[in-house]
Amino acid sequence: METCKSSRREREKLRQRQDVLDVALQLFSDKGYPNVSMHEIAKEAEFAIGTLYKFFRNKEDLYKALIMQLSDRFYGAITEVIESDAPEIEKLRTYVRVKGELFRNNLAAIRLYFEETRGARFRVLAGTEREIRKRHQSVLLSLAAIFERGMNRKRFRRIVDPFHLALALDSMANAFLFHWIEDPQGNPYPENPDIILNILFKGLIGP
Amino acid sequence: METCKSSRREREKLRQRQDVLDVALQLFSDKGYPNVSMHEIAKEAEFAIGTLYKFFRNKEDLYKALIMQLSDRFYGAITEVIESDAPEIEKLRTYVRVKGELFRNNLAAIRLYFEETRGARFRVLAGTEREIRKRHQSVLLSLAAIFERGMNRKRFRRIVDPFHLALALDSMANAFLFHWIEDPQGNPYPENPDIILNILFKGLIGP
Amino acid sequence: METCKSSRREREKLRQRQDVLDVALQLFSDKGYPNVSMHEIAKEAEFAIGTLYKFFRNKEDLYKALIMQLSDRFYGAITEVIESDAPEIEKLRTYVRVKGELFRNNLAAIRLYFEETRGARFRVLAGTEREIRKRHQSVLLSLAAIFERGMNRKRFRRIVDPFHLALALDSMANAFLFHWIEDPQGNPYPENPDIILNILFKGLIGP
Amino acid sequence: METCKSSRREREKLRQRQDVLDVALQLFSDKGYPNVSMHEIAKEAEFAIGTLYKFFRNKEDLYKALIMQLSDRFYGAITEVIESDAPEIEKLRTYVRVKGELFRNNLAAIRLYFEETRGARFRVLAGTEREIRKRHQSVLLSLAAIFERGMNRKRFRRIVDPFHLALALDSMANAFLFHWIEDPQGNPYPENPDIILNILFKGLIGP
DNA sequence: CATGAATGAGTCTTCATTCAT
DNA sequence: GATGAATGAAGACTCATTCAT
Repeated sequence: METCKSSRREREKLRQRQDVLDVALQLFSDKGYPNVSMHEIAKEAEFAIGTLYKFFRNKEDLYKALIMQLSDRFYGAITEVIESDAPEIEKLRTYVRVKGELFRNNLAAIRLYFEETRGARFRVLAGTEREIRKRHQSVLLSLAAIFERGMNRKRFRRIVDPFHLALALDSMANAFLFHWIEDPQGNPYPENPDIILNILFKGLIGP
Repeated sequence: METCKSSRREREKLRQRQDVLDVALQLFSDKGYPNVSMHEIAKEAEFAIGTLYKFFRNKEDLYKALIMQLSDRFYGAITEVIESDAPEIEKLRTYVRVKGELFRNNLAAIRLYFEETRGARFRVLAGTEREIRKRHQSVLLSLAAIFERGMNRKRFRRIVDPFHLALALDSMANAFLFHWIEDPQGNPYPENPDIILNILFKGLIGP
Repeated sequence: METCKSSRREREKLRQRQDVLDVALQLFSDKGYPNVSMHEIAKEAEFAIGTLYKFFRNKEDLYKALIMQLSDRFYGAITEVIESDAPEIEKLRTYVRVKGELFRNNLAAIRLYFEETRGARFRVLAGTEREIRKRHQSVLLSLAAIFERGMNRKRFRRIVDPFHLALALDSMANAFLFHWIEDPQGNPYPENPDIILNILFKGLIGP
Repeated sequence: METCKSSRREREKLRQRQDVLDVALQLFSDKGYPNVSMHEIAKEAEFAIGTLYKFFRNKEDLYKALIMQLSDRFYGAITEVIESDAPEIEKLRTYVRVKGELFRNNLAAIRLYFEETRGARFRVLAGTEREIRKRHQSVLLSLAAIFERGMNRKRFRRIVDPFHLALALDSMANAFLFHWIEDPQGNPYPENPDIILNILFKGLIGP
């Protein structure tokens, strides 16, 4: 009974913490980290300001927790794809498709996440930033390994450095997705991952 | 004489304004927009705080002016390349090379610029943002036109939508350059633009 | 049986209340009243925060109770000495000795007590302060009476107003003790009460 | 002219700073350091809150500056007396009289000062506290030297350790003055310094 | 009856902006 | 026209206290 009670409490607390994170995600994504006050988050999440500080030591902490949670989610989904034992081409196709789905289903999160990843959020993310870069690097290396294996198995022509291919694939996927966000009609990416892969797979010049 | 005097005044004033912008660029890039105070800019630029407000209506205004000036510089250089009448392949190669040079020679500006362009500095840039996106879109369209013409002239195989190729080229250039910033040894891009073009030009699969 | 049970409860409750006071004394003395939170006291005393508010209406109340308890203890010990029927000189000597022992054995309490008595802890002690001053005054009057009686019995020369002597003795004892706290080597007071009495008893000038 | 202007500015600023210190002294003395907000000081001194932070880096800084200023004033006046070349007895008499005048003319300051000196103001005064104790110790040593010299010159009987006499004199003066503050009628000290000296000078027992 | 999660008033502090000199 | 002292709104965070469980 004790356990049950404490467990319910625990679950309840986690749920509330998540509520705060959800609200914070939306606000940070809409208005930017410095333009959102703790009071605003508290009000929107329907908690007293003091309660926020039960969940997170300070504003920065809340932000870091949010970013790391998003990173966990994205990195987890991507890693799952990459580590499957599908054939190389299939893996790449799935990678692009899953990435597209992540974008479509987590728009606010994506905006915030890339603001953090690309545009240096200064002083806010010491520590977290390193971890995120490490994960991104690890994804790139995994992609490079896929290309490498594909080359070894004569599935791909060994034309370019595999790591460069990884970098190219990743950046193209991002760019197509950002473009799709701005102009969903003009860019059918998330529906059709092959658009991106075609660019990589078929050479432009001859034969 | 009046004109001459006022003109000298005018020039003087513009020079001072530019001094402020230069200082602001460095500070914003180093510490991030919200972490730089108007006092800090004034002190670093050796102006009285009040004088800053003669040049710019407020902090946001100064920021927008800075971003637009950077955009002018980059957009100008890129446009020049694109609108030359060199052969298509040469144009693309020059585009990639010039972009690389812009990165190498304007690191602070680039960091700030991309923080703004990608990681949306929210609410800060209403208005300016639209103009910048328009310019970016225009560059993409020009690139697409180059691909299109190249296809018409049978220089390129008509495999992918030209606009998608433009998007791909642009994003790959950015990604390689960012990667080069983080790890200058591991990525020879700005020295050798062909790395990027190769990915696009030679197909991976196929004879 | 009811009485017995309720009495046990009562005793238990008093013991717990005392536990809280003991913890509070240590914390207040170590860190100062405003730097100790009710949560800290509760945690240290191993009670729920709500339970504290069963014992004391609020933080100020707890503080007042603590100060009054210390006052009771000190005042009680001092009064006992003063009201004994020893000879005057012996009484004064015992007074000084007992005061020294109180200091030595209740350092934390003494620090807190004097912070309150001398350096007025403003607004915190309305009401309590009056009572404490009354007690202090009463001790001074008793000491004065001892001097007075000593004079009547020709044990002391009637040179100075007895109340002034009381004031002098009390303040000297305090000063020597505070000095001893700061520099236990340089001041042998608590070991040797006569140091203080000598100053009072033997004149510097003459006969 | 430049110099004149800047000097006037300088003087003006110092006067304003002093205004703030005066207001702060009164408020801190009346209500205690933690019970006075920066807003309250600002309002009372008729400055905007931001202006306070031009004069003092933070609340603690303002407090330290205040305490040190008081210390300077008191310590200066006392030192002047002690270092004069009057006869020993005269010096001691002047010391007691000047101390009395300081109390009478600086009641608020005295309350605050002793709150700081005696009742440990925790964490607020790191650094400043050491300096103040040093000064107090130096005064005691000077007084002890006066007693010592008086003994050498056979003005005083060598009955007690001179430093102990210094401690005694200082503490008695404080005690009489505090008593006078509480009950100005019952204690004529500041009018008649000899009351205190008599206790020290004429032995109670003897001749 | 004990508990401790939740509350929110109140604190210190920063900094964009103004305006008298 | 330049200056920089003065302003005060707004934000992060603490902690005494309450009350539903």
